[in-house]
Amino acid sequence: MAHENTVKPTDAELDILKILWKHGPATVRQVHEAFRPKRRTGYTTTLKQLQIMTEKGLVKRDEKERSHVYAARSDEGRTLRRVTEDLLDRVFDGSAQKLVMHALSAKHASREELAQIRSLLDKCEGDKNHERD
Amino acid sequence: MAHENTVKPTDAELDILKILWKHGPATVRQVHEAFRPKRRTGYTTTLKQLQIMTEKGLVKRDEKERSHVYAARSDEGRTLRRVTEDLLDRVFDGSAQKLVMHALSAKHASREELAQIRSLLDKCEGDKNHERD
DNA sequence: GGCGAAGTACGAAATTATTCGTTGACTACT
DNA sequence: AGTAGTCAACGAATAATTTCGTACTTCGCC
Repeated sequence: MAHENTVKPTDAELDILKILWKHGPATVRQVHEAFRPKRRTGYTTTLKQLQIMTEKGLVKRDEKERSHVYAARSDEGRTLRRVTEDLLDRVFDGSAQKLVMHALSAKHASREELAQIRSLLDKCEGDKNHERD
Repeated sequence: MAHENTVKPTDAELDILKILWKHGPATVRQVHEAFRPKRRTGYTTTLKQLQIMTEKGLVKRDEKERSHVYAARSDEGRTLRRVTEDLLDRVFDGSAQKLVMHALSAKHASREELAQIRSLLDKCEGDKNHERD
């Protein structure tokens, strides 16, 4: 059930997804340990969170072992894109330029990052050139 | 009271702030009318929202007239920067490059926008050149 | 077989955000 | 003075999210 592709993860859910993306499939305990530094919540909180996320279709659960193993079900790239898209629409009236502007003013990127962003732009323009009709 | 500079506005609050930034100081009725298209909530909802925002320090209230006039208290640029910064830290580990990447993939910018982003980058590099020590 | 450690399930409290109903005050017009 | 309209205040219902306590199960070990 539940359409993992249309659900927008909450803050806590996103934290967990990030752990799963980085770490790969993990038990509740492993996720919870990875949480330690950031949150100081109890074990059952993490468990419950993962159970809810399973219902929502955000993660899938392997119950073969006694300690269930959870894995992100949503693709990282697509999910982050959706989160970004949400901010874009909700805050910046859909203008990528405004968002980029504020992103750069919020965190001053290094020279290397700026260069990488430039090549992203090159790639975008390249794509545009293919859009001839 | 309340430190308007550290409070992160909620979704509904941001909607209202956007109206106030665009429109300038406004009465509850005016804000509510501006809302119409987007939300179909009652008048008192908007009123309550503005009252809460006053407590939080997000807006200030002029009570001289019977119809109180509300104005954004937080600077638009700074607030949007903070919202962006939050996403940046919470989701993209502080990497502006990642955010820009996903922003561009979420919404394909027009050629003009891409050009404008380029000149933003130029400006950033220019600033970097001033950072010599 | 009994015990403790580690696990899941589940309900419910606590928190936060959003929405609305009602009341009482002031205004304008008759 | 009476009435209809507009408004602020306030408390409370609703909803969504996050957190935790408790009960029951399973495993390994003595």
